[in-house]
Amino acid sequence: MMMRIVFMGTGEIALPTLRWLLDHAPEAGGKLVAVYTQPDKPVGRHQVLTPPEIKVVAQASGVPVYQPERLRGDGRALEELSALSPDLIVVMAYGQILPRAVIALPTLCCVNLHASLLPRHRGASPIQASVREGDAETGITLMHVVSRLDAGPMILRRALSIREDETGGTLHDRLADLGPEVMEAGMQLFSSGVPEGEEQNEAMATHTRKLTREDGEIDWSLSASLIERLVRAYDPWPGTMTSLQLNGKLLRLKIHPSSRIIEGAFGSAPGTILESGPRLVIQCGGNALELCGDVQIEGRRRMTVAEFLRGTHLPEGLVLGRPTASTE
RNA sequence: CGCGGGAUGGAGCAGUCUGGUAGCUCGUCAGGCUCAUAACCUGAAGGCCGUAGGUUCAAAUCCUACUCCCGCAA
Repeated sequence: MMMRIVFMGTGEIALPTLRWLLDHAPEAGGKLVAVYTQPDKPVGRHQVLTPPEIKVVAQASGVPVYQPERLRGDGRALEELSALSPDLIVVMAYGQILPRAVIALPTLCCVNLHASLLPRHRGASPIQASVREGDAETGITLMHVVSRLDAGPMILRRALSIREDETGGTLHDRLADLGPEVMEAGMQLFSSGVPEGEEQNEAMATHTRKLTREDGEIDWSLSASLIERLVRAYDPWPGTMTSLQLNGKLLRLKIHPSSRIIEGAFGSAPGTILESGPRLVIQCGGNALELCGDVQIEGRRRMTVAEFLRGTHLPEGLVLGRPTASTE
């Protein structure tokens, strides 16, 4: 008797796991009967209605796709899901909080793959958080879904060490590739019933909220080491940026990895440009930071610091950041 | 048609409002200086100013359309 599996996911991090289920679920005693993903959304510069990649992949394999706006409180959507009579629901980066009725629906269980080593970094941005906090390692946790977010008993975990030059993007991809391994190990357990999970240590739990563009605004009064990690953690999303007062215009400047900490007390106001050629060095709250990666002024192409400085004369002593923080 | 910025020698930019020798910082090439150098000095090459029309005695500059790039927004 094949386990009937329903997969719920939206984020690209779920793609390898979805592909594994499409290709290997039968060998593991299961059958993917449906995929749930968020509705198509207008995306990009022209606001073109675009389906999540998850949907495209699922449909290409002939698996039915469901895209309810909100599962919570939508009676018809719940009936639809119920009619699929799932034995197992697998959730990964779906983007919706599941109502109790859904959690209780499968005959076996409802599980979630989360991109951290729980109970650390529960919530919406665990990958960025682990780089930002300077964690030595992170991973994927497979756990039971409970009504409290990411708080369910843990079934199994796989760890990855975080590299020196890790960015949110590279870590995202490495964690995504870890998904199938976790899924495969999980399927082994499910084949012999509902695996018992290890309760999370609530005292150790930390939470990460969904990030917005504003989170990428650099506060130059923070330490150089924290800003260095922020630049890596928030690449490519939400990105890090600062403001630049130049020729009477306030410009946005995006900062891409990487950067290097310059030790020493320079004593200038945070955000002050200490050197603007050939290096670009900015005063932080403690120490200073040399920007080594690409930068991008609004409306312009992304370019190296050297290219940027050639065309834009940046006076040393100029202070980056919101003009409200003026020290004059 | 969601809002906005941009396209100028190989790179990054100024010049566009107020039409009238194509400019800056680099790079490249040649020569010089130096024990030496990504340093410095001298010189040179390299541009149908995104494309197509229009206005004008005259268009990088004004008008129209189009193409491509980017920021916001998601």
